[in-house]
Amino acid sequence: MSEFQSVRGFHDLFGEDLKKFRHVSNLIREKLKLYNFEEIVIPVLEYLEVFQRSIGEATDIVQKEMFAFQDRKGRWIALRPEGTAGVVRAYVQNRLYALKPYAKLFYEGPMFRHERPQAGRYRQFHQIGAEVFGPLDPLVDAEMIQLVYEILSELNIKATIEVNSIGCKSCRPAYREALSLYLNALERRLCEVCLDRKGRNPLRVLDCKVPTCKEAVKDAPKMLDFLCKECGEHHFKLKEYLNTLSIPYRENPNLVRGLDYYTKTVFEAVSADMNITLIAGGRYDYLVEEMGGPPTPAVGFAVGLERLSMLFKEHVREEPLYMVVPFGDVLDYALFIAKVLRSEGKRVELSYRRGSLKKQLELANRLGVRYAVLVGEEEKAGGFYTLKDMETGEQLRVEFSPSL
RNA sequence: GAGAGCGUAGCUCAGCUGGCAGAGCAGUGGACUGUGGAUCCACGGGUCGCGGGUUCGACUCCCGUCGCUCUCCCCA
Repeated sequence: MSEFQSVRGFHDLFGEDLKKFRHVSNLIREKLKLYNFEEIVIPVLEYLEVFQRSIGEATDIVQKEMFAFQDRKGRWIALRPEGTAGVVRAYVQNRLYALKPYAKLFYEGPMFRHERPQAGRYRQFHQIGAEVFGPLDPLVDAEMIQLVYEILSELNIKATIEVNSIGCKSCRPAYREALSLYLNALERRLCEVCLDRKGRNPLRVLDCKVPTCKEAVKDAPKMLDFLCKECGEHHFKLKEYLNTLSIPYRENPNLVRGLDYYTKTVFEAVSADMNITLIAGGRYDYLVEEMGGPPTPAVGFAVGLERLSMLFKEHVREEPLYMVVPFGDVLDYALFIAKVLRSEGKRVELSYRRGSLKKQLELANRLGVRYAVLVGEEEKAGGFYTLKDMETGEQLRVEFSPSL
């Protein structure tokens, strides 16, 4: 073991893993551009209040998972545990609502949560997130879910999309009340954590994984039965749109998110192979206003890049690699050939090893070279190079104009 | 926050009820200075995670510690 080690939960990303990561990231970014999202780059650090206000003081993320510390003037700063809070802060601070009738933004970058690392979970991990500010139309919710669906299909990752509505300011209180009553009645059957959650945020009891809780909650009142007219219609139309788009989804009345800002639509894409959420999001119609902006409904989602990369099993194809193999006193000519090939847009490695052609071809093989460009005395004298296809073994004499 | 497993060569791992530290792959060199991918030969490489204890003797047993992995919780 080396003397110095990266911080627990913080990993180096390179090689094949990185190739996959970039592939996944690029695919999502391209997809977002097709839907006309514009990128926003926001800081990794925010004042702690930004997260406390938006994510919610009582949430696990804020209570125990943040990397927070004081700066030299004693102000509390935190590494962002998610992206929405910062985007909303930026949206309000820069008055982006004044630029266009609505805004579609996406971000990408590292997030930090002080959790116990495990498969697909790191203390520094990466998300791409998308947010739409302005429209209240369920069409937008549907499009967000469509995006999620297309991302997963194109990466060939099997997942179930779950959808629910958790209501709004006018209908959720009544439901909360009803749920509390119900939970109080069966207190003894709940796990310890849920007994605690029951008072603070009874909705979270619904997605507790403890079997007895699951059982206890089976006949609990459903939010869907309490939705006000507006929320009910919103939810109904969303499902209609999803059907129109032929997007398979599962309605999960117990789907609740761990962040406080959600309203109406919430959704999650859960891996079919592992018990982890890959992409999650929902509507948050009050958050912009709570952060000091004008009343602005919004929807968003976030993609866990490591999680998707981990489940992405296909081989990432690369540009074929050329290696210029000089042998004999021809280094000047080899440099020249490499320059020519690169000017043609090819990915070129100039062999850094001297020695027999045999040795060099061995090296080329080890480096995964697709085409060896053989350059010897003959080639130099004749003004050509010999192109060897390392897969088929075929060789080709290539002349080129000496105009360069 | 709760629980389990694992730390031996660059990598994957073997090493029994304590007794000289091992293999495969990778690396380097070589009959071969114009032809590679599983031909052959040789070579290098180790604080057995770290600290303590038991013992004549510890990679092996015990305690502690650090790290990694995994499960639950939570979450992307």
